[in-house]
Formats: sequence, structure tokens, C-alpha cells
Amino acid sequence: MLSNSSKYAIKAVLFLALHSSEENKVIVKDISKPINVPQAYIAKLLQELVKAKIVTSVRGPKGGFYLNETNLAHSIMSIVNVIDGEKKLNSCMMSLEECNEEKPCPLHNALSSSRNQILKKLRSKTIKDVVKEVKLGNAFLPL
Amino acid sequence: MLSNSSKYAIKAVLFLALHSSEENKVIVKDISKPINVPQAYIAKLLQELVKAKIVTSVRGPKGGFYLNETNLAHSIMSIVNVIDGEKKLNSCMMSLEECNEEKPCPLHNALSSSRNQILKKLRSKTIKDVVKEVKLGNAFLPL
DNA sequence: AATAGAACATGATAAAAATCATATTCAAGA
DNA sequence: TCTTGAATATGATTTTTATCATGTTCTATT
Repeated sequence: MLSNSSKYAIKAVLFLALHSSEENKVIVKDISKPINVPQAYIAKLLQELVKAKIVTSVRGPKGGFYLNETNLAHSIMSIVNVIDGEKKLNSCMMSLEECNEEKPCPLHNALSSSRNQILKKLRSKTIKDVVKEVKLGNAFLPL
Repeated sequence: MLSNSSKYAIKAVLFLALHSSEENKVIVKDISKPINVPQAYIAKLLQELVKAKIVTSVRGPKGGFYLNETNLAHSIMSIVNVIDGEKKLNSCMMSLEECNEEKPCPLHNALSSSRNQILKKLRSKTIKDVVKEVKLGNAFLPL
């Protein structure tokens, strides 16, 4: 469902959301360690997220990554879309070409509503929403 | 979530459930075509399913694959478990080691109930159940 | 017994995902 | 303007997953 890469990217973004700001940037090394993802790997993912404007970066001394207000408004789904691409999550669970509501595959009726719930949540929940939950102690991050 | 292999295996099993019997065995070639999966590939998956006693096989002339009553009683999940292994579906959506109900990861609260619904359905739904739905015209198979 | 048609076992190849490595570019401070 | 610390670009390597190929074993029929 979610690739490793997507999961890692979400972890990194949430870490930044909690521990960074424009005045307090964080460098890759200090992201990779706490979220437990190899440095070179997360660095590459962060580059894609920067290009997609989900994360902000500054290079050079005093440089690093952080999330501004605009970044924080993005949904969790948008992270997944950047890393895994759009279609990954939208395919039929049995990978039948012709599966749809009118002509559902055998797993469709059983699973599609739950799956749609998941997609809806991922689309509606913003990075900022998640940060709020963590700060309230309703969720925990990481390792 | 489900690997290609698992999806293929489910397709093959359901095809057999609908089109085979002890008196009417089906050979790989006649499975791979209609379900649209390469012959050598589905052959290999079928061998694993036979070993796991989810499919029955007989070799030699007049041989082939079919599902007996015992086979039909297996759940869809059992197919996935044979092909993908147990843990694949049980891992945290953010791949945090320590995520659980007491210490949920940020996606846990939002997604776990939907995910559990899916797992429950896969576990409770038997091959026979699915066959029934297809015969009643409530679901369609394949391509 | 011999033959032939089927699954079975094994392993080779290809493609994709995950991981690692390195040289280049940019920006801050001396 | 030189140095240094950071991201960035690019691509190599490894691992996993998907796919293909082929020889071996079993069993019904002659």
C-alpha cells in the first residue's frame, strides 16, 4: 500500500514539522538518526519533497530543512503522491482492469469502503493536523 | 498492500473455484489465459498453493488443478499468507517498531480501524463465499 | 512396459525498489 | 574573495520482486 519510501518521507516530514522552523533549520544527519532511516536515502527523498514544495531548504552554512506555514498545510496524501506517484493507491485490489462500481471484482464490495476511508483520511489530514495530535499526546513519534 | 503475486494467486484460485472439480480438472495453460497472467508465473504460484493444500493437483494425462470442498473452505487471507507471508499485512503503516494501541503512531488512530476492517474481511471471507457472490451476479471475474 | 501429458523442482534472467556513494553547487561568515 | 558547511544532482550498487526457461517426476492410457 505505502512504499517504504513513502513511509520514510512521512516520518521525515513529521519530524521536521515538530522540530524545525525557519530560525531553527535541521540538517539531514539530524533527521536521519532520530527517524532511523539511512542518511543518503532520506536525503534523496527530501530533495524530491523540496522540489514539490512540501519541504523548504536552504543550503550552505546555517542551512538545512524546515517547514513553513504553507508546507504545513499540505496533506499526508500529498507526500505519498510525490514519492509513490498518483496511481499506486488507486488501483483495484485484485488488479483487474475492468473493475469498478458497476462491475466490481470479487474483493471490491468487501474492501472498497474501508479502502476509501483510508484514502479520505490521508487526503483530509494535513501535516499540521498530525502535529497537533502529537503535541496533545494522542500520538507518538518515532522511532 | 497485496503483492502482484498474491493478486494473481487469488485470481487463479477463484478461477479454479468457479471452473474446476475433481472430474473436471484444469491445466495451467487454461488457467493462465483467462486470468491474464503469464503461464510460467502462475504455474509457480500454483505449486506453492498446492504445497499449502489450498489447491489440489494431479499430474500426468488427465491431470490438472481443482479445488475440493476442503480447499473451498479456506479464507482469502490464507492465500495471501502463503504467497506473501504472514507479516506483510500486519506491519504499522508508518513502519515504526514501537507502534501499538497504547503508543500509536500519528497515522494509527486515523487508519487502523479501516485497516482492521480489511484484514477481518480477508480472514473471514472464504473462497466458497466469494464463489457464491459471483454466481449470484454480485461480483465479476475476470479479466 | 512404453509413451505421453501433465505437474513439479530448480534456477536463470529482468525489472523495480531500496540503498549507498560522490562530485557539484550554493550561501554564510571570516 | 576564500573557506566551509550545507543541499543538490547524478548515478552506482544491492536487494527484492516479478518473470521466464528447462529438465525431472509422476500417472493414465495403450
